Amino acid sequence: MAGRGARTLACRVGTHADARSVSFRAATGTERNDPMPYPRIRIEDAAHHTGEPVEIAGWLYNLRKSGKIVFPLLRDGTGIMQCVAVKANLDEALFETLKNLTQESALILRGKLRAEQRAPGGYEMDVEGAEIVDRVPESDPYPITPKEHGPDFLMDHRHLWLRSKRQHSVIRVRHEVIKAVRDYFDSHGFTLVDTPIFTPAACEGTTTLFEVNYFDDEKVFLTQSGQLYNEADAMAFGKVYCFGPTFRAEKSKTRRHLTEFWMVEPEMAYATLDDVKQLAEDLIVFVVGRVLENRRTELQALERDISKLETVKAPFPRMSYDDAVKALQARGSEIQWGGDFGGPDETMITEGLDRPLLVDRYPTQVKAFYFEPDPDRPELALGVDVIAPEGYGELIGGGQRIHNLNLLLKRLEEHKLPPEAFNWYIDLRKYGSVPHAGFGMGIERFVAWMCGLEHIRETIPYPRMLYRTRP
RNA sequence: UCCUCAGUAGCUCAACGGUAGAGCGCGCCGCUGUUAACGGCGUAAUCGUGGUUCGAUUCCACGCUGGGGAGCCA
Repeated sequence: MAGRGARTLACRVGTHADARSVSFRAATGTERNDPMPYPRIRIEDAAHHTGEPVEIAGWLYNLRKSGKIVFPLLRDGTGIMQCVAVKANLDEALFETLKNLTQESALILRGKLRAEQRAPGGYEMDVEGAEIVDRVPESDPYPITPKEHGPDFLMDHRHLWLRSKRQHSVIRVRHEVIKAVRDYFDSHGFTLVDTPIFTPAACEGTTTLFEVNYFDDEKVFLTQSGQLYNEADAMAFGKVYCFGPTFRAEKSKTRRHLTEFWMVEPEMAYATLDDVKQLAEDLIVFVVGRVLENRRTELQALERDISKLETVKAPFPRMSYDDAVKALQARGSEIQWGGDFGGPDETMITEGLDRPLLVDRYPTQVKAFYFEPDPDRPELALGVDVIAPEGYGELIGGGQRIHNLNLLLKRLEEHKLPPEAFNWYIDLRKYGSVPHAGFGMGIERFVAWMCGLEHIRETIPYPRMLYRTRP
């Protein structure tokens, strides 16, 4: 066990030059005294090392062979490198070892890099040496073959599926989206103030919550939104955001739902609905731009139609709820004024659009208790939804919050919410209350839209859904 | 919770109520430029419980497991 752990560690630290000889010994189990003729590189940096002898540590993605020449495809987490091993140039034992490698075996290959048009990534390594770190046995081969598999099988093997090119690309896009979101807020005067995951009561009353035993007698719930805390934090810091996991115990069973997902929620003091609309548009344009700038390779691997993202520029079209209902009815929807949009409605309303749509001023009855009413038409809430094009649905939901004490108390009563549970929230309306606004953006839906995925389950490393909590 | 579709080899799929097939994987062999390489040979299977029938992978009922959708939402 100790030896195995050491090996793993050695591979991880192997990119540091000083750790080279240590990692080499650890990886091979043999002593070597020669200096380091093959510095280790990452495949994504191959272009900077053409003509140089290098070493790549990774896993066997696939192996093609033809008699006295074999093509191991080596995967290192940053890309895939086609390598070439020619029998005449290698000692026989090594050639035989390479020829009989099994899929996903861990190995280190050494040789010279060369630009090569025939190779998938544009570069190729002429193999001069190899170290097998861990060979997968034929008796228990790697289950995910380069052919087709069904969703159930793949989800059962999610821990291995992440190694495949497609999943790898999706997760890297996810990383880019998250980083871009954080960069945006960090550079626009927002302070990160995270909100609790264990919460004493429902934030919004209606939605189903996951209940957790909290020591002996107390029940707590997993958060479904950080918003109420965000409002307190905005009064302390001006502009804040929280970013964390969110839990919904709804038995939703669609391609747009997870029971555990990640949400970013900004909140601003001294802000109105218009400020939030502006912020939402700015944020989306920025994040899409970052993905296009830094993750083009991944989008191409996913066969995403990039032109559909390149049109995402300000300004976004805007529409009132009133007009949206009329437009939907004109297109044949069953929707009545006063109802919320269904999935098909969201798709229909954005049809023909090349960027997201902002719909604002919804009927109060379909929105949560904390929405500020429109001063001109009190039956409307100052809320806004941002709906993605191409049928990806609601990306953002938010709006302006009630800042008047008496109105808030009235709404709590109307929604049959116990005021004592909201004492701290009510305090915010007593001590320097100001107009404030914010929204929540679902990261997975955003990533699904970026990647052009059918189902949201591929956008999170380990999805939690109605019928799936493993692996 | 409701509607709908599907469960056959390790994987992806075939098979009129009448002898369960193929591709991939895996094993052996061949091949010095392969691109989910290719060619040859071999390996391995009907979700569960009842029912209809001379005979059920096929038809029926229930159960289990999953896919898609509705409601709700991000």
